[in-house]
Amino acid sequence: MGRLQTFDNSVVVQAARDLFWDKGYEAASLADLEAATGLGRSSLYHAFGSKRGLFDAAVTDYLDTVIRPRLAVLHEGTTDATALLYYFDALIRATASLADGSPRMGCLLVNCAAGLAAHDDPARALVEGYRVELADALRYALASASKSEPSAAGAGSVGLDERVRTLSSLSMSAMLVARVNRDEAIALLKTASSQVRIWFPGSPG
Amino acid sequence: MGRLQTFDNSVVVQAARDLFWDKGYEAASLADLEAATGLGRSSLYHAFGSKRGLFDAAVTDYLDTVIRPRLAVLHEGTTDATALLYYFDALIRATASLADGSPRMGCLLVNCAAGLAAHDDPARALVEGYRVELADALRYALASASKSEPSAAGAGSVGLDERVRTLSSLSMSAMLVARVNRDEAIALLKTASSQVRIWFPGSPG
DNA sequence: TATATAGTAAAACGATCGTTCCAAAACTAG
DNA sequence: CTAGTTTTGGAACGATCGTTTTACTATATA
Repeated sequence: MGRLQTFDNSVVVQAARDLFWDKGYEAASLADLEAATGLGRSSLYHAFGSKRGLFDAAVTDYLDTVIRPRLAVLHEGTTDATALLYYFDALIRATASLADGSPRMGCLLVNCAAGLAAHDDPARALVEGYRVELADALRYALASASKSEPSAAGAGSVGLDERVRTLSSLSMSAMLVARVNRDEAIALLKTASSQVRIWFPGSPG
Repeated sequence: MGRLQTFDNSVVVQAARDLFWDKGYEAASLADLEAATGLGRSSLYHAFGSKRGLFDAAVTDYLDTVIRPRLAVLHEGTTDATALLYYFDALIRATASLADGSPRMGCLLVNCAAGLAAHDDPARALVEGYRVELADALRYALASASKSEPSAAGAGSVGLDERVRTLSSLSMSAMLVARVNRDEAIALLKTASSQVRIWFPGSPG
């Protein structure tokens, strides 16, 4: 063994993650990454192999520390719409409380969908995986809430898959719009919330 | 007077537009633009001043030849939901009929929202303008359809603004998802269509 | 303490970026 | 046909890109 690393990997990855989140993969230069992490490129390349390697680590961290904790509440086994309402409320509060020029506006992977994923297959798979994970979590929570309110599935009303798509859509477009008009992003999330309350009128709040 | 331009400006702009549409502003290089338009960079700079100038011309063309013709059907004064259904059907057919690697997948401005618009104020204004134009057109068509079906505005149902946001959201996220999963993008648009039919059960089709 | 090993700093690399410049070619107007 | 003006081809510019190399420092092991 020789000299030991003087920095904490996860701290560096999170600094890089916020930079990618803010500027996107291509626009975040090595010089930017050096400044954001406080490391020289020697250290970055030694630890992560390439810019793409660092980006992959950043995305993994993003999923583990940002996305999945959010989606976890949808899997808590409530039999009403509480979980759904809680999910959108958390998203609203997160969006509303962010400083105006915060790097953490919107969603790292939504930004990827329009950028990298256009011509990079691994990135496309990443984004599609995220989309499926979001849809599955919403579907689970919607199905759970429907059990206690079977009337909601009656004729003339919208089906489960379409509810999933409506809420997925509102979530994703809110993340997209957040970079351009924060108030409208919040309004989109509130629309999701009130749609849930209309589908499940017996729900609290 | 001296030598005359040998190329048609609008043909060149549309070639550039498709390239920007496909790869985004930053990833489309001058070399790419030369190849796509068939012009040397002298001619491009002489005619458009800069890469950004060419991009602005491309966006203007995009709005005039792609977006506004689509939105126009929403302003045709029907008193039922026909216009809305026609709008989403056209979007579905356009998305479904595109070749697999077509450069015209998704929406040029939706891609901008996640890329350029993050830190470029003029681009942000462009994207926000597009969003407002889409929302206004949907609002007009929804209000028109509601006149012949006032029951749709009854208590316990979703309000006009929330309907606008739901349909805007499905449109935008379909354009976003189109670059990653075309079938799901179509499913999102079909969800919009069937949501319209549920809100306005008296509509044809 | 000597040695092997691993981390760090800084410079340099070739490639590519958007832009500019210059001169030759092409055409209109007189 | 000439003079004058504009377009075009192509080389060159400086800046910046991600990556690699080189040399040096620090430290765990023996």
